[in-house]
Amino acid sequence: MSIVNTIQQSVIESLTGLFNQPFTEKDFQVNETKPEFEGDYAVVMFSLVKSLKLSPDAIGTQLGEKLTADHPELFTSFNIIKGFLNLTISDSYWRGLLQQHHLDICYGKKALNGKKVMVEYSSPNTNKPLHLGHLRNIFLGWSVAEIMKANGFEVVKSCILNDRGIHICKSMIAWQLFANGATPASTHIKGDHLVGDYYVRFNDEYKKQVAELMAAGQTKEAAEKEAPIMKGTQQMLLDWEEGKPEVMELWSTMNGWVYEGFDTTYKIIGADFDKIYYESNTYLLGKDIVQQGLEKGVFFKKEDGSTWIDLTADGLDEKIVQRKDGTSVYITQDIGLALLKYEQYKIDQSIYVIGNEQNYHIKVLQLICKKLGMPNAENIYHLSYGMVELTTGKMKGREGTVVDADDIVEEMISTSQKHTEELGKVKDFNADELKELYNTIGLGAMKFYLLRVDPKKTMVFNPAESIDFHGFTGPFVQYTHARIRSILRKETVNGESSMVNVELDVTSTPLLKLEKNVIVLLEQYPLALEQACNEHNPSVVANYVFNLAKTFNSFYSEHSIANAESPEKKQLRLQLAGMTANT
RNA sequence: GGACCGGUAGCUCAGUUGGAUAGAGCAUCAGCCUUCUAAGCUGAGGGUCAUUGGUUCGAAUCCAAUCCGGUUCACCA
Repeated sequence: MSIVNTIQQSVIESLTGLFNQPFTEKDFQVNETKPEFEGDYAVVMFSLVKSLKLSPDAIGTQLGEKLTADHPELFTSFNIIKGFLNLTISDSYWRGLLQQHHLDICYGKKALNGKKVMVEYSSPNTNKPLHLGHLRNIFLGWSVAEIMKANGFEVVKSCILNDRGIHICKSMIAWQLFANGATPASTHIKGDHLVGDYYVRFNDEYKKQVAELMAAGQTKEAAEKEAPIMKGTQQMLLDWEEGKPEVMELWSTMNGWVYEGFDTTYKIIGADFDKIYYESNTYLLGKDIVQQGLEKGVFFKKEDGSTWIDLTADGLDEKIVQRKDGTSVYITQDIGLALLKYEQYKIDQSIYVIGNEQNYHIKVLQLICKKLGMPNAENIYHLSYGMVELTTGKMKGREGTVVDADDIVEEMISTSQKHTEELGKVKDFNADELKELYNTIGLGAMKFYLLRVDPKKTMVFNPAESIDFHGFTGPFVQYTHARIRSILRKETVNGESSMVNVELDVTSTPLLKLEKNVIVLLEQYPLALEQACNEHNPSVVANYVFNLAKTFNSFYSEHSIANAESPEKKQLRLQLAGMTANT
């Protein structure tokens, strides 16, 4: 039972004893006492005033006296300020709680609840490398998946690769025309970047050809249609759809390069997937569904033969689900994939991590699924997130203002290395440990930076600021839930408990203050996880982590300066900083 | 124009089911290094919580209206 629950129960007991009527935890509120007042937790009296017909202070005095009398092991004193009953918790109770958390192997984790969730995230195109926006997507998706896991869900992390279509053909044709057979191996360029370079090359060439045709007297519209490279691209798409061998071979070769590049990036940033869907396999899905929908009367055909759904009754528009030539559109594929996911995994909830520019699209998707009577329609959840903008404005591919994911990752890691080396406190680390340390700090800072903002909000990325490691937070951002547990678990690993060391060492007030702050934060941790799980919002956990880091940091910087450091304390400090002590 | 989302310190953002004098980091200013964490600490300044009205013991938080900003409303994906 958490400390707040314990206090609630005691208050209910005491109130019942005092006033001879039943109470529930909803009749009053227990908050943390603000630091400027004396006490640890505050019971808010106002809500009791009406039913008891007494002044807040009168209730507070009676309640405070009864609580301290009935539970001397829990409450040592109380005071009343403006209707708030502040209670001071005994030191021994704090220590007991810390010990209890410390001994709980499953701290912060819930038992399996038998429910299965799929989280689809990242979902890139295979014609260019990942950028900063993908990183926000990936960190959100991955974190939500891990938070769901900690809350007892079985989680399938999935990804749909948009590996076909006209945009893929663009980089293919540019490669054919200009690459002279260049490969990642021959150029030492990461595969996704190499392919991305030819996508850029396509656009340059296309622009050039359009300009030439316009100079020759064509209208802009005609020039855009007639440009040879565009015609070639369209032909290539047709060839691909027919399965022409040399096109298929080029396609799979180039996609292979991209996948290799993506995998490298995913590995560095710690993203992983349980199931990969390929659009080239799924884009034909949904055709049967269109037929069924027509029979059910959910869809209707227009004179030209295209198939539509009328959503005006739901406040939306008419939406096409199949072209007049019988090919399926984006939304049709998505309906098919939604059903496929359900049939393959029997998932209870399907989470889509997709940017907020697709809010309308997902709304339509869900509505169509519902109208078709699909079993999973209600359980589609769109984890919508805002764009990442730069201080100079929006990221625009054509203007070259896109922040490349690999670049920023590398920059964060090398900055963390630079800072750490300047401080020269890693003499005992071997090469592998150093590498891990720099990665942890650099990536931790970046993850925190991108996750601390409410997902649905547009956020601004300031390179200087993120590299500043957000003040002191950098070294501590690795306090993800898993990390906190492993820190608390050091006992079983090393045979000696860091937290027990603290406890045995406690003689001074600052240490006790640290303990209280840590316990309060640890107490909030499962709640933060649960809230983050319910709202699919990892920023809750990120902010929790931030507070915990701050607590640790302010304490250890203060005391490492003021006091000589014992070997035990050094060990503990290093553990808390997430570093491996080599002593 | 319709739909959805946002507006909190100079900047970037927090702010639990409505609770005490609205917080943090960065930036600014004033202090703190005879080096075992200055990636830091102590302190200060900085706010009409977009505006107005409502709900009540009590509103940044809930409701309504208005203003400003963003996204979206394709036989693109």
